[in-house]
Amino acid sequence: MKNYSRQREEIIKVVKESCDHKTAEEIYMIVKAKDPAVSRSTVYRNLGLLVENNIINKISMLVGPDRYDYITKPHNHAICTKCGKVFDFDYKFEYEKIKQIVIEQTGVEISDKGIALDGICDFCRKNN
Amino acid sequence: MKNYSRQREEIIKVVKESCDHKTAEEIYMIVKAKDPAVSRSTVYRNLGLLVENNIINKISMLVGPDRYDYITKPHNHAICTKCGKVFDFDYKFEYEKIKQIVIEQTGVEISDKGIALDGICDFCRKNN
DNA sequence: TTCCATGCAAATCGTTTGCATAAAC
DNA sequence: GTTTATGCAAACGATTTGCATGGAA
Repeated sequence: MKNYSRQREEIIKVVKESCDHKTAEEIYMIVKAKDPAVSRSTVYRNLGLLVENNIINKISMLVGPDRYDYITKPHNHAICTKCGKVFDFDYKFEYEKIKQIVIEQTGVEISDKGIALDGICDFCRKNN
Repeated sequence: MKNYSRQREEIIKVVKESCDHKTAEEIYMIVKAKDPAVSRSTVYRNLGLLVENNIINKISMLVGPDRYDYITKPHNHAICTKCGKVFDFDYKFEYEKIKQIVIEQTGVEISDKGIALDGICDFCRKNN
């Protein structure tokens, strides 16, 4: 991420200000509303860059497109596998202990981006 | 899943017997080796059905295609975001407590399929 | 003999890439 | 002036779908 660009600035702003967890397409539509000339590839390219630079997180979904999340502090996600909504929750996992156990058992050094759990949200449980 | 089919039987067998966590394409290739007439769509259709019926798990990846996992008992995954390998690990999360907290905070009723963590595996840490 | 599952090919979805132009430094 | 980012359109990988046929109950 060497050079500044107006488009990137706006993309960051959209992710930062959205309390839900938007898809690339949603972010594209919002940015496009302000600046009709932006292209989808600019959005995808910048989201990729921002993930690489640990400015935003990418959340991979069991169903549907990936979603993005501005990084403030590590937090956890509860993901509805019906509608795809992502909810934040607070819980103090025994992080250091888990990290230790995982690397011993698997060799994988886990990142501290929080933990994601899948389930069904309130709305989808009721309306289905 | 109403009617039996030879193809589905074989697909289940492949997922069941693979200790790693295969992609749909890998499963397709293995099944195809035994039965050259199977089509890719049959593999995808059956994997979908098997997930719906809680016979196998689908694992969504930060990068690359989804992977599948035969359900024996709940267990956790450590996923390498470089190479895409999925490793199993054992750790007794305080499951009931977490479930309670998540539903209170988010309304999401989480499934008991275990927890997935992202990180970088031993091999990728060394060779990169 | 009525469904359900299959194989095939085409369609779709989400994302990435090549290339010429435009903006940053 | 030299890079780096953009916009566009085409390519791409992974997955889904429509439809005619074959197999299961």
